[in-house]
Amino acid sequence: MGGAMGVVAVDLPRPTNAELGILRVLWALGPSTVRKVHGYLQGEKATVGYTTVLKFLQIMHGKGLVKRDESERAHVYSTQLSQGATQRQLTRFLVDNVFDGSRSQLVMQALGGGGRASTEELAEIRSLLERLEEGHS
Amino acid sequence: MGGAMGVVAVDLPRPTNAELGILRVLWALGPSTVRKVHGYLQGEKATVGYTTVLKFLQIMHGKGLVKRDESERAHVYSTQLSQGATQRQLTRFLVDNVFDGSRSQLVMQALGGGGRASTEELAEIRSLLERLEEGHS
DNA sequence: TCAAAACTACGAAATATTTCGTGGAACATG
DNA sequence: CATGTTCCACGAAATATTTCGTAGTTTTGA
Repeated sequence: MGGAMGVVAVDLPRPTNAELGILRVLWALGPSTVRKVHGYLQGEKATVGYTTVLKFLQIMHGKGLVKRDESERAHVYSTQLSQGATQRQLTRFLVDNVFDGSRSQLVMQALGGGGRASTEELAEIRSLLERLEEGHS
Repeated sequence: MGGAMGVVAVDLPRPTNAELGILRVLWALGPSTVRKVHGYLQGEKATVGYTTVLKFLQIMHGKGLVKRDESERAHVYSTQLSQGATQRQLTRFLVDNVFDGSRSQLVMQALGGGGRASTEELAEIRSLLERLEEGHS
């Protein structure tokens, strides 16, 4: 069987773990060849084969997660969605499915949760908060 | 092949989509029998078979995601991790893998992102922010 | 009492994910 | 030009996910 439905409502299919790993590199490097992506991954912790990265990029291209420029022999891949768009999508997913739809719960988790917020971050957040509050008088 | 490594660094294995769907119900209802969980799911959008829910709970029990009380014929399942703990875990995952490790980016996304924040939420957030700022003077 | 209903355990099928290895074409260069 | 290097396309294997159906065992209730 293995239907397409799903117990959790999901609008856009979330990128998988490995796909996120590739997207991260593409966001960091911008449009890149397979070799570039592979090289970047080497510098980190993961040990992944060249063809593994190639295959992922091909699959992701098939899924529409990345575009590619085939004008040169070494194809150049780039993300279809910006990092911001993906952040929006996944933040929404988290809010909807783990925080009972409460945005502020997520914010409070991110603000207070375990991690100590730096003074600069607090200032940054406050200024954003002020700005948001303005449109709410 | 299909190793356990992974291109993305993941400490705890994230619950899958369907698993999240079950956990949500368990968080909402508290300790429940399979039938309770199944019934709750019916009331929503999903159409899932009884044995599907049963199987999930069994698998999740095997993975240690849920505990179960077998003292009665109808086993009673409950989450191993609280909703809060899961929120913490997944928020961290999101921050680490999609927000370049920036907590405040996530907060700003959640605050400003597309969604209109209600006045009450803003007030709630502000008060939390104040409290956090106190410990930072 | 004895069939219908409720439960659990298993097995298994359809996909999806993750990872490479091979093979063949294109290219660089000694 | 011979040959090693670089690239892409495929195929395929090992798992993981998602969904049920069947079987066999209690319980319930007319």
